[in-house]
Amino acid sequence: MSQNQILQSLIAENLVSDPNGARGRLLTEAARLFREKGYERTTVRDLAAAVGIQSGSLFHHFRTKEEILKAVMVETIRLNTALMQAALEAADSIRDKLRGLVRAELESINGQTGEAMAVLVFEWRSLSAASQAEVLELRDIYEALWLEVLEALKSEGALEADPFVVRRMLTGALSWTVTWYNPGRGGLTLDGLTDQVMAMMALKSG
Amino acid sequence: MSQNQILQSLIAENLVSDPNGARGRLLTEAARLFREKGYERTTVRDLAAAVGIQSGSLFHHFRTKEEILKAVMVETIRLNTALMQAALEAADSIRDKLRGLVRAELESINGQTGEAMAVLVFEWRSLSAASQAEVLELRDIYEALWLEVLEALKSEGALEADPFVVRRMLTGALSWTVTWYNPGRGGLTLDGLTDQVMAMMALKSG
Amino acid sequence: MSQNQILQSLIAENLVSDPNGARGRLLTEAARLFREKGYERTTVRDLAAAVGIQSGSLFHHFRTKEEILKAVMVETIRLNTALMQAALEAADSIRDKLRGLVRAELESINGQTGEAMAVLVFEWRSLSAASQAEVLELRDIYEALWLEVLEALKSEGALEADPFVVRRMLTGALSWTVTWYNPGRGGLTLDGLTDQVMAMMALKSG
Amino acid sequence: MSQNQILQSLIAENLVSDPNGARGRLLTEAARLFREKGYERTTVRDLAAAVGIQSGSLFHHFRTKEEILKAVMVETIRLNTALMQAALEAADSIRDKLRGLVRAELESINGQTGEAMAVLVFEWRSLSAASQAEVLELRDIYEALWLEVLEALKSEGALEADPFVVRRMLTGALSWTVTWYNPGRGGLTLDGLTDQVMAMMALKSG
DNA sequence: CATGAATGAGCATTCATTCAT
DNA sequence: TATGAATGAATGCTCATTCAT
Repeated sequence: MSQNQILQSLIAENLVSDPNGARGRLLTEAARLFREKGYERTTVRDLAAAVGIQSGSLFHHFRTKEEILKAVMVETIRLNTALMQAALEAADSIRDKLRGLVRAELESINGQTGEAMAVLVFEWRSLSAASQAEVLELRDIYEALWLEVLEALKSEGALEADPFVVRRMLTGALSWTVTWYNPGRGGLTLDGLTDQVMAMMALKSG
Repeated sequence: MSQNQILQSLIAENLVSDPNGARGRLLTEAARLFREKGYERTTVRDLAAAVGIQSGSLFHHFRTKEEILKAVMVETIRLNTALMQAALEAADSIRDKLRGLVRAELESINGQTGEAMAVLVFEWRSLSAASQAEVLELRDIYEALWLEVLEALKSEGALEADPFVVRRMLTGALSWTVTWYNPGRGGLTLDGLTDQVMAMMALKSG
Repeated sequence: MSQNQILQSLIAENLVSDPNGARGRLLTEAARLFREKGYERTTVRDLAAAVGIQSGSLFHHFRTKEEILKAVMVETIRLNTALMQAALEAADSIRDKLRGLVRAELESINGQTGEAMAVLVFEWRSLSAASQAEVLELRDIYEALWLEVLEALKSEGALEADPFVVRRMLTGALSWTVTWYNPGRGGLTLDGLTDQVMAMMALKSG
Repeated sequence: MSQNQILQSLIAENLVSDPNGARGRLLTEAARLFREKGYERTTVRDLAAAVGIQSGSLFHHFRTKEEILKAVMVETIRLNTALMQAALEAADSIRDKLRGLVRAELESINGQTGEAMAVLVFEWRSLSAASQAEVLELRDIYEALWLEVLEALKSEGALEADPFVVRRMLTGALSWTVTWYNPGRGGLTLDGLTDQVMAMMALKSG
């Protein structure tokens, strides 16, 4: 299944919003603004203006501003979990599965959903405790995919460090690329960056 | 020189505030609150209450709330730069120098200055452009220490990946420990965590 | 055209606010309060209370408190310029034109717009430099009406002193009436006061 | 008696402060600042800085900020009353007495005490009701000098208008010179300006 | 007398949210 | 659904005044 097919099926199941619909466009703009200015510094007027409506009208789509933040996070995790699962299915060896996960996470961070992923990291504290719990449940599914692969790798003897620790190191390292990696400029492609990560871990896919 | 001696000499040079003085105590509490609630959600009334003064009195020490954020960042970088330089001087081999830097950064992130380090990462956008420029100058000095060591390591053939990319990966990975590593609980000590990082890079100090 | 017709046409052209509308009522109350207590001592809460809304709601009509001050001044000058032009058109001789101007200015100072005129004089320094420049442009039009008449009077030989100086003396003398003249009490009507001014200048209209 | 002799005798009687003493210098600076920025916009820190002390130290000289405003006004009226009396004594004819008063008031407004005189007019509302009453008593003495002369002039037939009204017109006209008259620039001297005022009233001193 | 840190009430302004139209 | 005026609590900041040193 292509990335687009995955997106379409999630839309069909009503798990993520159609990016062309009113709700989807708002979430896209919200991710952009939350990342650019931060959740607190983004006003509902900013959000409304970004999609060409009045601020009062926002509240027909979302009950509160925080609900918008939660929706950005939830839909992003849902989409990326599905993309990761597809990446795993497409790979044969364990090393290739790890490479697939790294590649998919780098793409989620630096591609279309990059802004939403950055929001997930940097605006976490702006989410109420109740919403955090909801989002964490979804995150657990996502994280389980990583741990399975890393544990298999350790069993194979290809990984020396603790899988749990490695995953957390990778989370930090990969998230951080958003602050410096620019897919447009410079010679480094996403595949090249993936190679660097594997090399750093002495895990060249060969 | 011990860590405490380094701190004392920075205080003497007026480069960081005495943690026992009024200003220093405010910065400590500010770092804690900014990390806990975020800069925007922390009010000047919160800050004042945390050190037992009235909100108006804050403005005898700092002209604006943002100046407090800047001071938290500036003093933290100054202190950690000095600690890194000491760690480098204490190490002999290049591998040990890298280990020293990793160890020092993990300590800065998970020890006394941990809250301030987290603020440096997570509240960066709340700093005005002018203040960002000032802080970036100090960051450059700090980062240069890392790049020198990583480049030396690459010359030695002990490092395959690009030093610049590796430093950025490490920045993300080490910063992220603040979200999951707990020096008190669990069996993992800071030295153990340092070992894990070195192992992940296939760089055991031996 | 009656005074009321002039006002109506300015409202229609959107040059002054309808005194019965929300904005107009606020400006009327603002003029009263600014004159009574001064601009600085008048809080936005005072202004809001005077028209029966909450202080936050003020900022739907005006972006800043200063914008209210500017609007009071601008609308007053616009109205009085129009009234002066009408007074000039209604008079035949040059002496009668001067009498018309004096009468109109006394009326603007001691009548309906009296409070706003006093604000124009006494709160001038509270206006930002940028707003002052805007208001001064309008004032120039207004002042040109006076100078034309005074210069014509000098050409006729009916005025000995310098028109420019005379206008400034009159500005001060007439503005000052607001501090002592009370149209209700005492026998002095506005026409009587106008006579006194003309008499003082040895310019009886006969 | 020269102007300076009058000042010296007032200082000796403790009715005005020595301009070279600490209190006198503060009042001079206060008059300047109050006129420049307005009473409300002038902070006690501004006042203290202007005379090179700390803001807390001001309160050893004056109990409140308002007391400074009152002192500026009171001392100015005292001085100018004395100067007016001297001007009256020096003149022979009633016309010359009026000329003396006009000349003296123009000098008070545009000379050394100009700033304080402007404060008297433009900051009146910032004075508490209690202080206003005190200052008004002094003003009455001052105003009585004018009314005597104007009434004598009317008895002589040299003045047609009501003395009370004329005095008020003159108050406004002369006060207003502070906004436009510049003794340094332009050809108009204070004597020339006095002539203009007398001419405007058809009261040339001859 | 002078200092300067501290006070605490007050200020203009912001902003998520509501609701009559 | 959409509007936009209104709300009202909250915010960062100011400033005259106090007082221990």
